[in-house]
Amino acid sequence: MARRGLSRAAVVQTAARLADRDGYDALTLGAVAAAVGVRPPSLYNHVEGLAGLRRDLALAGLTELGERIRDAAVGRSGEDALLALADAYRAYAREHPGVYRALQRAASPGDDEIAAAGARLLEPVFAVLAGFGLEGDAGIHAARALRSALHGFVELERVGGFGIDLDLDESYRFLVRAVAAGIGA
Amino acid sequence: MARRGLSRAAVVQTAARLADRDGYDALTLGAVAAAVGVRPPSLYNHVEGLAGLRRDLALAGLTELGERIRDAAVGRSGEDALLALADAYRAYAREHPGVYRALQRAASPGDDEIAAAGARLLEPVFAVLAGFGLEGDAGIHAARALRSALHGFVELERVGGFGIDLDLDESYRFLVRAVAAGIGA
DNA sequence: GAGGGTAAACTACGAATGTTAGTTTTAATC
DNA sequence: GATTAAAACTAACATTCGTAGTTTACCCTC
Repeated sequence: MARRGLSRAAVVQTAARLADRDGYDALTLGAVAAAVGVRPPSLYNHVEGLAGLRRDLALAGLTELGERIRDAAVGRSGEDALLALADAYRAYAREHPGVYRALQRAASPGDDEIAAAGARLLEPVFAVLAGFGLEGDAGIHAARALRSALHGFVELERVGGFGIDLDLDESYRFLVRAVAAGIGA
Repeated sequence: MARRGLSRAAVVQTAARLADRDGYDALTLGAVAAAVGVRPPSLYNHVEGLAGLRRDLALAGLTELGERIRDAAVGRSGEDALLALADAYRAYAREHPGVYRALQRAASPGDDEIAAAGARLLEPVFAVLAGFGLEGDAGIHAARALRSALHGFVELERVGGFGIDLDLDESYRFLVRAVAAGIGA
């Protein structure tokens, strides 16, 4: 009955907290509604159903991850920049496993906001790679390689895919250094 | 009423077909039951609910992917073996997107069958890396790096994460060559 | 060949979730 | 103070997973 002063941002923020805490798969409208003190149908006044909430979560995550990466890369270059960028990427995924999973969804064709956030995220990456002399198609191939490596590691770490008991920080550094050396050659 | 002569293998095979065709998220007991000509509760005679079906699907996928990788690596070494192994990995993921996603689930602690299938899959990988002089901890770091790179690329390709229109086969070869060069250095 | 046991199917039901429809209440505006 | 729009509500429905209890078909033994 009473207006709760709810907003889309508040709903998405709560959803992010729940997804990070309980897992992306456990993100339900019922759980979000209970967390913000409202009945599930009321959420439809702010987000477009569960699908819309997931999309909004992806956008928020893409934006924040992009800011983190930009901050990490600023003022650095070469392997130094690559390592800082990679650390920022992995740190975000570890802090926000639920949101990280949300932002991995395919960009719906025609969703300009998502596309723009993705493009902004790539800017500092291309800038760092240009420092390696990689531009044009080579820059794109290199960006794809770097993104694949970082995403693959982070994803496998997230699902517990690394069974053997050997320091993961070292493995990550090994991976990033190998990619840095490989794309330079 | 009448016995359909159903078996676990038949149920899992049908589930694999549906998951590859309609997506892993669309895999429901109702859909599988309809495909094999049975009511949903009857599936419980063969698999342990949806969770059990997913686990069985993961095991089947792990086993088949392991065989593909072993076949690809046999008789090769060095970068040649690495490229063949990588191609087999990506080919399987493209042919069986639903099963590939199923086998990505975290290995439940105590599930020896899953653990064994995972270990078998790693054997040829370690063998190839040993050819690079990478053994012990270095071999593990390298295996993690390789797996991260392949999984990351394949996963991003699967969800349509590569937006730019530039040949993906070339990007994949670039990635594998970069990792091969990087872990050798 | 008859009878019993087991496997495998069924119907019926309940719980969780997402969603829509229609209603009511609050708050802002004229 | 009356009107209107936003935002909440209740009620209801569809889908899906899962369980309980029942029935039927096949196989093995006697």
